Amino acid sequence: MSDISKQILSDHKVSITNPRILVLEALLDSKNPLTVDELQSKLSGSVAKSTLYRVLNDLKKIKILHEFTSPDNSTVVELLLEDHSHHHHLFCSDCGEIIDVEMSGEFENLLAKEIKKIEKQFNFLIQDHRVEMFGVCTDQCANCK
Amino acid sequence: MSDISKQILSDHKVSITNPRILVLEALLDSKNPLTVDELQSKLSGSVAKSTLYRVLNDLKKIKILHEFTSPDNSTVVELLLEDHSHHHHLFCSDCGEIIDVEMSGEFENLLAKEIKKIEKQFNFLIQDHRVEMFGVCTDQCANCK
DNA sequence: ACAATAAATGAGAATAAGTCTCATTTATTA
DNA sequence: TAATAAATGAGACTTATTCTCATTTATTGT
Repeated sequence: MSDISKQILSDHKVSITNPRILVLEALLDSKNPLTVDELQSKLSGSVAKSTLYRVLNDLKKIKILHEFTSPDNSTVVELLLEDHSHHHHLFCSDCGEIIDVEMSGEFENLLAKEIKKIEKQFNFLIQDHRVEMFGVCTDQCANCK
Repeated sequence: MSDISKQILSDHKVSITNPRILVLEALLDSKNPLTVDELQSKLSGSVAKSTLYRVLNDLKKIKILHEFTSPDNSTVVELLLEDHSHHHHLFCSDCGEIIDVEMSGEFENLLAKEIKKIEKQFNFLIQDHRVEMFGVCTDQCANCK
């Protein structure tokens, strides 16, 4: 009960198991998104490979995990919790770091308008969007080790 | 000489070979981005798998091919020619279609400003960006077969 | 708290996208 | 047109992800 991970699982009506708790803890422990490799390292063998992928799929099903692909084709995952608001991503091609970025309300509003136009133009219902930015962090970058 | 594909290759100083011509023709033939699978089908065995991937890498090296990953994790490629201006992508989760979308100048300007702020905030040099939109096309969608 | 039942797990086999190797073919150039 | 370097095809190899199945664990109703 004391545990956030357990709470998350019970909130979403999925059974509370050790692998799920361990994966959630590893994800909760990291401020920024993680590649599956990084996640596997953090878990250091405590969860079988097949189980790790199954748990990630479980978390996707209950809509609290977002999965995407980095520019170097690694699979990246990040938890989407209530307190984690709408954001976008910044990728460093030097150190591989992936950083969560919030854009201004002004920007999101204009994008929303733009999306309405596009919906009409292409007869689409647009449900989600994503802005990705690519570059390199400078020497002083706080995110580089 | 009559061929656009040959012209593209010679413009970029890479040798003119049959597989390269065939791959370029298949890409030129399609208005929207193609998955590697779709591309392979279009080529219907005329180019070996290993050669196809090599040619795609060649085209990436001379910066006329853009590669990205669709929401269902397929690898998608599209030619980036001079007449093909800066654009973004719209993904249909029903039919899998990927559509090129141009956003307004107003939007791109605001995004550029936003990006300058982010560069300062994170000590980054941002070289590129991408907007992806996800949704479903309606019955009348001209892009659905 | 406990037994019955359903669900989840681990280990490793299977699959598939992409890369690599190497002998042969093709393009370039002088 | 011959010599040389580059590109190709075929299939072996690698590696991320999924699948299978026997075993373990969580849930639930009593």
